[in-house]
Amino acid sequence: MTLDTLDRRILDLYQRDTRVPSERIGAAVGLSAAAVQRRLKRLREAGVIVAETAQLDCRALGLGVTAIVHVDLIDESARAAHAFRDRLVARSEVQQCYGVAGSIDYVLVVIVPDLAAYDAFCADCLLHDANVRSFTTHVVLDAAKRGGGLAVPQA
Amino acid sequence: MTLDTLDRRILDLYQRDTRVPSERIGAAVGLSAAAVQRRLKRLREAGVIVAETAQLDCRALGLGVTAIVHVDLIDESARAAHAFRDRLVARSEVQQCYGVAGSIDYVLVVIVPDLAAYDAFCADCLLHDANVRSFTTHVVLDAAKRGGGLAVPQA
DNA sequence: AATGAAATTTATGCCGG
DNA sequence: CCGGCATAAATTTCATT
Repeated sequence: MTLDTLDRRILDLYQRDTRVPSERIGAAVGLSAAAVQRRLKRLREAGVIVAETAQLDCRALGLGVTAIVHVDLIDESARAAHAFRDRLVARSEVQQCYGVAGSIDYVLVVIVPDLAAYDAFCADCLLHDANVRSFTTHVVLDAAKRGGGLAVPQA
Repeated sequence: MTLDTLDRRILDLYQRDTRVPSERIGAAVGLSAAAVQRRLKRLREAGVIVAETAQLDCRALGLGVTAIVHVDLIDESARAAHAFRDRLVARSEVQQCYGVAGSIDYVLVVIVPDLAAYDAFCADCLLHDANVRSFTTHVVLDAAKRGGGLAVPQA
């Protein structure tokens, strides 16, 4: 799918706040509300818009601990790595999961109520896994930016 | 602010897809559509719902490179760390920024069109900064989960 | 504090250009 | 592919319990 400049400008506005009316977006980009909606629909169907979600305040929900976890695997073959990944992605505590190049194999963002829950998560998913060589935990002290929008290239 | 079981169940549904009608949420939790909306409004005003955003497909936008960057600072004092953090958070390439405990000081998720843009970002924000002792880049090969919802505790 | 209905706003579908 | 209008749906407000 090809995105024109209008699509990009719409996305740039829309991604930050999905509640802004199409009419306002249209006014900003020089299009009618109907045209904006047509494009948003197309962008959803094409998978450019992956999801429309709400970002919640972890603290208010009693999710007091965020940890960034580095995992080093023993067997890094595709089969073994995918098995590991699929198990982690299925866990609700794992908010993000990235397979990376370099000295480590996976980076996770884990969000849990407290350290006891984090401990339980590690026991379940990491300590218990024969393919995990080692892992390192970095407890987040200051979540300065949790899910900023993307820098939509206007080119 | 205090969240009851109904609030938590509403949030659990709503955070994954903000486009599901309040009537359907109400049917799921045993409330009228109006009651669901009143609660959502309260949750927004209280800051429990931080933002309502769209998740976009990086590839489709031409954002082909995601990197996880570890930064080690020289001066970790609050003043110096905040200065560093504030500068980074203001950059649109920095999608996430966490101050962490442990052997490193900050973890960033940086999303850019290509490696040239990543190089430019590093030059601007990291190499150029006298307070950055060192940094390590982990290029993401497989973004298995980019922004999963939270595991809303139903307690 | 929730419900139901009315009023407003927002989104969707269709048609002519 | 756009704009405008008609229709439908969703959200907000208000009165009531």
